[in-house]
Amino acid sequence: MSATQTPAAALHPMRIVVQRTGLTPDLLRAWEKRYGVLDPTRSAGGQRHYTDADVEHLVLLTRAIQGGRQIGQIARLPIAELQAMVEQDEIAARSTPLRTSTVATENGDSVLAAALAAVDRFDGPTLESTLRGAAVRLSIDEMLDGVIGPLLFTIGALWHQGLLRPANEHLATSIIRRTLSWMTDQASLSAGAPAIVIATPAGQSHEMGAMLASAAAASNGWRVIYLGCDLPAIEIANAVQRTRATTVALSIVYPTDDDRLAGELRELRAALPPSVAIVVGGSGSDGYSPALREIGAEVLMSLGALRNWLRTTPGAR
Amino acid sequence: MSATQTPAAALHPMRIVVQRTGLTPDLLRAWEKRYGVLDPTRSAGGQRHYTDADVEHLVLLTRAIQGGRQIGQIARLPIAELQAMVEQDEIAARSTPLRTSTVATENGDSVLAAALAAVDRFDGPTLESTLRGAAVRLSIDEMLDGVIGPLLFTIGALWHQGLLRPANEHLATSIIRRTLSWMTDQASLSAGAPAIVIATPAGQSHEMGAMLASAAAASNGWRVIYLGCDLPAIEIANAVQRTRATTVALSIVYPTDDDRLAGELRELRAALPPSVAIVVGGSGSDGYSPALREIGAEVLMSLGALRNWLRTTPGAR
DNA sequence: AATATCTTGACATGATATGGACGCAGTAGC
DNA sequence: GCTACTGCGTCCATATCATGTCAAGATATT
Repeated sequence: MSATQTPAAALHPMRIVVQRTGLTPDLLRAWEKRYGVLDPTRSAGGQRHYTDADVEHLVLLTRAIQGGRQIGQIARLPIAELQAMVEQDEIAARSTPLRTSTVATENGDSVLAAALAAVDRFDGPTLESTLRGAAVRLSIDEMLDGVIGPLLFTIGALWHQGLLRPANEHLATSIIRRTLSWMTDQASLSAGAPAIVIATPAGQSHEMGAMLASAAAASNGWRVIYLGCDLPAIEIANAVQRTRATTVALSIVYPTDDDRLAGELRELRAALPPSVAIVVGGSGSDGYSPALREIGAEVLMSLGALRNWLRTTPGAR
Repeated sequence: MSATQTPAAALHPMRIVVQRTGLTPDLLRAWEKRYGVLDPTRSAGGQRHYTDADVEHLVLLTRAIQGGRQIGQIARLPIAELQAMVEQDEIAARSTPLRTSTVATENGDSVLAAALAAVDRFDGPTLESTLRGAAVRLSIDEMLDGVIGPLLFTIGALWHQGLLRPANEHLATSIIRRTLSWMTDQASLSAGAPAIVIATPAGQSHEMGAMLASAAAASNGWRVIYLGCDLPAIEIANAVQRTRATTVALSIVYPTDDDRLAGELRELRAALPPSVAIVVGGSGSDGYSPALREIGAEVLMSLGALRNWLRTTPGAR
């Protein structure tokens, strides 16, 4: 958007990009070589240096692919078009449940279509039973990636375009929230499970990302302490101390330019033992890169990236 | 959908077309080969790439076929003609709700027997496919009067007599619910369709009657906003306002002597514009005659009565 | 020295393509 | 009423494609 004032925009080596996007190094290189995706600057020795914009671009590409596109077809699209296309796709793909024939394909798509239809109809009970039924049949990961995530995306997109009334959106949100917290509860935890505190920092009131993260963390064997949204740093630190959590996960979506947030982040870092890791995700995290770097937070731009992190981090402090 | 024709040229691979049209890859190829339907560009390797327009074209074709056309006859029609034809067909189809074509070989009775057997065997998939298959062959009205209604009645009776386990009843109910909501969806609606809000008032948790009513209303060309069961008057009024519905339909079954219900009814009446009609059905409505009279509700004690009312009431306020 | 990353080439897998056969429903002819 | 024909959706076997992943050896970074 605006020209970044930092003359030397932060450059990231491969490992950071991998961590944030959840893609593999091999894949990144294959895309670059075969389809010309990105052309990162190189160090003197030939190692790739990516920008934040590159990371965003990659996240966008993965969303497009998730929607059924082929990398070969979208690799060279300009960002703006890609962005528009992804949004279009996420609406079009779902708002076409007119089809008849399919009887009962038990994959996530049918659930998704049924759920969206229920949202559209204002049909809370059906939405809830649809989601719960699916949650029993599908794994948590399938559920998050194939149903809840796309559902939230689509609802958000429809709402943005005025194709969905606020009331529909509220109905859906409250039911999805209940379902997610139920799913999180379902994941039983082993005795020595590491604990993670999940919340949304003060000023941030979108809690869906945090709830998705909670379910993902629970399904990966973590003990989740979910604090909800709009939490002051002090409260978060407090919860960490009481629960002896080894990690704090924050979701940042909107607003993307809250001056207080950087302060909150620093305060949180100061109040926590150094051994406690901070991971941050959400589409709004870009806006706070300096502060995030300063406090040593891991930035994870997708659920897949979060899962990787959760799996590769024992969490023992 | 929207006519936003983004110049973005990204093309769709087969799988997206399949997803959005509900056709099979084989069918798509067969149409192309036999009738020259579409001539998608190919990738270097020979794979088909479809445009957005192609997808729309296919959707049109499927609608035409749904309306009884043969693919061989319509394959080469220009889009404009196809569009006009489909609209004509769909109008004609809607104005002829009376069954003519379908042979009565498949009467409701055999379906009913098969469905009951499936319930007894605890065979959910069979029950579902039986009902869906029947729903395709039979008119909605035949389906409601000849299959779903009797099925519910019989299940209720068996359950009352202890001849059916609660689990069977639950299984059947959930599948019937799905089928009904699916049937309601199937009924496509014209632009100026009057809207009807259907729900069960607070305290009433039996929603089957309301779902039956929904399907009936949808098949009679109404736009149905189905709110589910146990809804406070405020919520119902709210939905009416948001959706600009002209009518509210309530189903009252059990309990038959809830003191709060009369209050709810009065509250609903007060919260609605006088132009919004209230119709009430269900075996439990007897118990609340005074309140119903007071609020000027139409009491309709059968699906047939509801249908008549829906047909004779233009719903224009 | 220990990792991390690079390049190249190969490999595995699921999605598609193709031509042809099959089967069912409706229709025409006997 | 029976049979053959026609239209059309579906299925199969096999080949090719698109793309993610892996292996090996070389170089860079810390």
